[in-house]
Amino acid sequence: MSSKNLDMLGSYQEVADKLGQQAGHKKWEIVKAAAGLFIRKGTLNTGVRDIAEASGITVGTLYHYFKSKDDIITAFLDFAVMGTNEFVRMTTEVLAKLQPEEAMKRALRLYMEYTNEAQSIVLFWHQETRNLPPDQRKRLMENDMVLASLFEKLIELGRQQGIYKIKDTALAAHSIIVLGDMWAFRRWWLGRRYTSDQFIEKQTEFILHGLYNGSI
Amino acid sequence: MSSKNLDMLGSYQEVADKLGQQAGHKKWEIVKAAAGLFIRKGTLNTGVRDIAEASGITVGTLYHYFKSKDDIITAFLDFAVMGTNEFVRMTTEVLAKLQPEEAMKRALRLYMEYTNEAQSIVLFWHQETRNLPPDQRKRLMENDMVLASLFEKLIELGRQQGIYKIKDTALAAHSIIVLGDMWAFRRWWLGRRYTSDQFIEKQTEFILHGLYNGSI
Amino acid sequence: MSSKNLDMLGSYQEVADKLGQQAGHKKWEIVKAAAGLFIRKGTLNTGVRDIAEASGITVGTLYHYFKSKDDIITAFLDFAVMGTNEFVRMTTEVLAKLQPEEAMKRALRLYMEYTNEAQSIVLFWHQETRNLPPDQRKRLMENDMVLASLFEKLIELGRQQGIYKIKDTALAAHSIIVLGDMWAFRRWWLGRRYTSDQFIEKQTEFILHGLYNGSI
Amino acid sequence: MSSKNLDMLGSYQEVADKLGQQAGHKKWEIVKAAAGLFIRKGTLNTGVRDIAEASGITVGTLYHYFKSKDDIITAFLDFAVMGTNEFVRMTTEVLAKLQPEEAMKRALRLYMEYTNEAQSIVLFWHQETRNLPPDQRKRLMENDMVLASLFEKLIELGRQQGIYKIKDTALAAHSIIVLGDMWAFRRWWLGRRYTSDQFIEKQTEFILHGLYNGSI
DNA sequence: CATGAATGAGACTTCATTCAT
DNA sequence: AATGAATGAAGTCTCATTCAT
Repeated sequence: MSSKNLDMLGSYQEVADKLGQQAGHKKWEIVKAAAGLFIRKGTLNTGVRDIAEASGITVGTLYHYFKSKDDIITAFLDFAVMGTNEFVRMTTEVLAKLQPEEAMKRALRLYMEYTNEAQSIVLFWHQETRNLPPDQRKRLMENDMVLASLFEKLIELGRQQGIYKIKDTALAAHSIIVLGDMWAFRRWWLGRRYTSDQFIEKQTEFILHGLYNGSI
Repeated sequence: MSSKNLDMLGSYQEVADKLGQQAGHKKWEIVKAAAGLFIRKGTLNTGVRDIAEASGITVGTLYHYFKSKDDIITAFLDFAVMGTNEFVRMTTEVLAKLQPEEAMKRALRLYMEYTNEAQSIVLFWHQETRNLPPDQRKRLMENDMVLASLFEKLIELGRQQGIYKIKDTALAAHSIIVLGDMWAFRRWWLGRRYTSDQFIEKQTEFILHGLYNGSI
Repeated sequence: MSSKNLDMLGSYQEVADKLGQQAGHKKWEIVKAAAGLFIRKGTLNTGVRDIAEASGITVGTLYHYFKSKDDIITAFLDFAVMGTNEFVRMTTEVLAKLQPEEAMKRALRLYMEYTNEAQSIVLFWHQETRNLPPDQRKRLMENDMVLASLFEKLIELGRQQGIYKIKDTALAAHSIIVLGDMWAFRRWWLGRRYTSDQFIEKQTEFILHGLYNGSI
Repeated sequence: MSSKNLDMLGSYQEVADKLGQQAGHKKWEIVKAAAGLFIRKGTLNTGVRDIAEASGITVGTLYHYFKSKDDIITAFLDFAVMGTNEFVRMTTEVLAKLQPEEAMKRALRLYMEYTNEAQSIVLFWHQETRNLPPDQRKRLMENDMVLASLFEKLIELGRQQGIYKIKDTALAAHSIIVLGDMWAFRRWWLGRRYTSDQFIEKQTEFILHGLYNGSI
């Protein structure tokens, strides 16, 4: 499970380098190790000692790269935010040329695939928000709003062309996100019954029908 | 907000007595106080000292009633589970006499009202599961399955009468739960835009249309 | 050496009770132990573990009584300040009935005796000021000004009666304090050559002659 | 303020070379940087990292020049001691040709000017002694005795010529030093009210009158 | 029943020092 | 010479739990 998350994070390697010049790689290693622990045990149950051990260094060294535990969490969140922004950017680009209906199907698939990869972030979002300092929490909320507005625009587009009857596009957008996210936070049940593809297909249909006819 | 949660818990007073003979009431007071803190700050950030203070007693006394902090959490979960069971029992009873479509509408409203009241439990479920020992975690999962099967049965009923086309009733049931729960865990956004009633109405419609037509 | 300091502190026992009702005594024990260490090794070189050990308790218990190391230092300073205030109050009272010259002699003796007893505080003042947070530092400075104004008033009195020619009474007052304090901070040399009484007598004479004739 | 101290140290450049052949200069730079920090924050609050940074090098390099933090402190003390010795040598030379009274006035002025420049050392002496290992502490004490004996000789001279009545020349010498040093360690109050010159003039008069008449 | 003092393991963090490059 | 990554001991503080009163 956690390996997947880390792979996903790994794909933003280029972005990782922004953490620092040469130090980037090592900081990255640490964040990856920390991410794995954060997801498995939560930030509160993960000690800096655990992170150091998982990174193959000692606590002293850890503090050579990060000046506090919060700093590590922040770095982890940086990737969450970067990841989402990247996802939105890429998705927007892809969808530009498609018809509304096709675009929505495509977006749903992309988002669920993203959710599949970025489970760690989704779970973090659902489970750790409360334990974060307010400014970090705000970052995550804003991050979520960026996602929501992506879907809202797509719905709005379809509605203008008379494809969807749904009126409250904002709420629908949020519902869509939640229905995608559940792949991450209900994995304990879904994972035993569906492949990722199956889930995507079924969920897409459920959502589309909700959109087609919802008249409120 | 949290007072509502506690009121909800309060309605299961009769069940509280099972905790002990005379001690029941006091234990109950403590659990109520603890619940409020758990929801606001999480179990990890809530100290036994906080709980004692919120209960108007001292740590020493607290340990007369509960033999550990985990014990308090367990007691809290007892109520979560009892609450859900009670909800399912009552709902089942109410729905018995209704037509499938009406029953579903009713069930959705009841569930969302329950979610509204029992936010604490929903949030706990979404956020704290990971911090619990495996056996406790399992209890919560089972609890969730009980809810899911309630909805699954309702869907199945409608499908047999040709009302719903949706095929995967289990997944649909889980989706419904998630769409209800989001009232609790996305309150930060929903709370500013919708009343509880508005949310219920809109969400019901979205769900029903998903069910009507979903053909997978 | 340090036993003397603590005895001196001990004489303000009654004041110690203000620290708390029943807890007062224990807090007092801890502050006494801490004071001994602070004087011998400085606040920075004194660990909370050292204080706990010297108090015959464990660190956990220490933090039951004080919420931080700074808190202990503050409590210690409380006594410094109380001690000085008490000294000023008592001295003022005693001097009220005396002629200026006699009053000054008396005040000098009292102050040096006080310095003798309260070495710990004098040393603390001279050596640790820099390591204290600004507000604490300010308290000590104000404390020192209280002492200075005591002497300044006495000088002023004598000057009005034509006994002293010295003009800058404020500077003279500060010089007097320093000449008394040196008994504490140059003890390493003075202690080997003078008894407390000898020092007081000699220093009094030196000071008085400075006052009689200083015309600037 | 601290720049002055360092300038003062800087004037003993020739002495610095004794530290090492080629390395002398660099070591000197480091000690100067360290001195500034020691004075401002104390030795305990100054990290080797701070020293390195203030010297424009890195920790690793620092340890090429000094084998420990204590080593740097020792080097700093070397300058304190050298400075005092230099001061005593120069002063003795200057005074040789003057009459006792004039010599004393001159010595007082020179000492206070020196104190003004070498605040760092004075403060160090008053505040950090305790944190030093015994042998270093002893060096500083001896240093102080050298100063004291300078003044003692001057007093003795005046006494022999019947100018001063004071009997305890040693104590008087120490008092003089303290009255000069207070310019450094009570700067927080004196600095706001007097210029260096004003202080020197007033203090000289106060001291002289103490010497003229003190009969003990 | 109730108290709150006492405990000690463990959390986060700092820092002087070493060493491979 | 110079670097800075690495170390680990030690420091301050928290907290669930126990126990004598």
